[in-house]
Amino acid sequence: MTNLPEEAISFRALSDSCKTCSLAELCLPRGLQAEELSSLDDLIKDRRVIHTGDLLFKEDSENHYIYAVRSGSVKTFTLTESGEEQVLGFHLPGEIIGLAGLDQSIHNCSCKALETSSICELPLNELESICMSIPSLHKQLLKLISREISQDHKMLLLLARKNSDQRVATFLLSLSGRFKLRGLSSESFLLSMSRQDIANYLGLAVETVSRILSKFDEDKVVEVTRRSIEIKDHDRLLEIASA
Amino acid sequence: MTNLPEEAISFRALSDSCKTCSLAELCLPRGLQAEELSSLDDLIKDRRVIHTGDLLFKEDSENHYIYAVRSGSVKTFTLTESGEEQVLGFHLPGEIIGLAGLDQSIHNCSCKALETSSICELPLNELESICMSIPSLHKQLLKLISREISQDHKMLLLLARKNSDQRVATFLLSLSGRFKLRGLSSESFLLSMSRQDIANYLGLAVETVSRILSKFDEDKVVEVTRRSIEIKDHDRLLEIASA
DNA sequence: GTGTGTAATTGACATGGATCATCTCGACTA
DNA sequence: TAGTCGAGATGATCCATGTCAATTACACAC
Repeated sequence: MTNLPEEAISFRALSDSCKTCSLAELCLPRGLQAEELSSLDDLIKDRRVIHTGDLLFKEDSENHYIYAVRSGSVKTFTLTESGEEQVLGFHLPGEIIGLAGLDQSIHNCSCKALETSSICELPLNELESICMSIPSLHKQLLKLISREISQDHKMLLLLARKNSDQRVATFLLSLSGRFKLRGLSSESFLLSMSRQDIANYLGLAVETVSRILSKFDEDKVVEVTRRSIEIKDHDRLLEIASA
Repeated sequence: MTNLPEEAISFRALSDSCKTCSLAELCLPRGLQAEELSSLDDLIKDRRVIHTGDLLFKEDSENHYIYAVRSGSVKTFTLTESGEEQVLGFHLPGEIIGLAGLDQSIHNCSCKALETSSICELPLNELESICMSIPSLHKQLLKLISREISQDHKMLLLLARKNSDQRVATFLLSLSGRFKLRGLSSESFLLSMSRQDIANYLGLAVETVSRILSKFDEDKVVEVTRRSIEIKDHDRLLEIASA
């Protein structure tokens, strides 16, 4: 169930708060040694709670932190020339936001809470100095960035080549996989984002998303009740996503 | 014309080869001091010439370098589940490839020459040790990565929200701007990539790209003669791209 | 010069999604 | 219990773009 590498460090060295923080469990610490981790733990002292619709940070504002979703969920987005929102991604517990801004410049997107969420903040200047003393942390950060870019590439592929059925199926599978990683149910979960956000993210009209979810429901592939999702036929969903 | 910041270092400290290398002029050195640059220059000793259709590197292969296009041009791409190509980007002289792989893992895309091209290779392990001694280089790399991610986000926006006219106009303007940055003509240039590649990159059918270029030509916005492009009405093109 | 192959263009037609309009449902309020 | 409001679902229609087919233009070989 948990996905930690065999050389995973012991978490006893961590403070209680960090023990339960999904960031500590799933993200940065992989491959780090226990004593390195405790200095990381010292670093992550700022935690914030934000509510539905609150901005965590705003595009073009100065960037002083890296953020980790502790609980809840957020979306990142930019604005088009005409001021409409373009959703760039959704972030679930254990996922990190702001890696693109590791150079301490300005945020290249905005971030808004989809529900009440708890967020860990890592001050960039301190992170930098810790990286000096913990080379593996530095490499870990690069790996996370690398993964983020790969993720964007998958999204480019989705938008450039997939039809609407494939897009929605891929989206549901992505959520499913990420919940599974966190030890949560991969077959039954709640969507924290509106149909509007999903449609925007997938480059579709809201009506199209709605219709496709209804169709999946009729076809007994996914049971959809408002924002509750239950994947009934995982294999079929995989077929739809790639076929 | 040239776009260097005022604090730009002198290039006299550089070897001849690096002086003429667009990488040295436009990419890494910004913000570096002259003496730091000469150690960077020592690093970039490997240069390769590749010909149309040659692979520079292959997805999933091990990643030992960062690459800079010295002359010519390349495309990066991944394969879909069904084995079709998805073009992720085109890279012109002075542009860097492989930043996503700074963690020395495996390539997350393939890279192929669109014409005979000269490529500088920077060994990652050596780059890493130089970064230790030159903090500003490290920051510069992070900035380049950050820019790459922003670029991907622009592309997501294009694919999710723009119609075919806007996509093609945006594409031409992007090339134009990048040529200008390099001191080349921004209004008159040759396309090194096929219509097929453009269409694939923009998420359109080849026929659509062809028709739109013909329309731009008829409307006297851009003069198109096979692969030669001459922008006649830059402002109009800007309008089309964003309208 | 002539032939051959590939890239690009152009036309005719089909269709997947967008758009517009209306209706339903559930949450919240009073 | 009714009333209001916003999210979501559903139906009817339209159109931008994809698909298929045919033609043209150029590059290269002989």
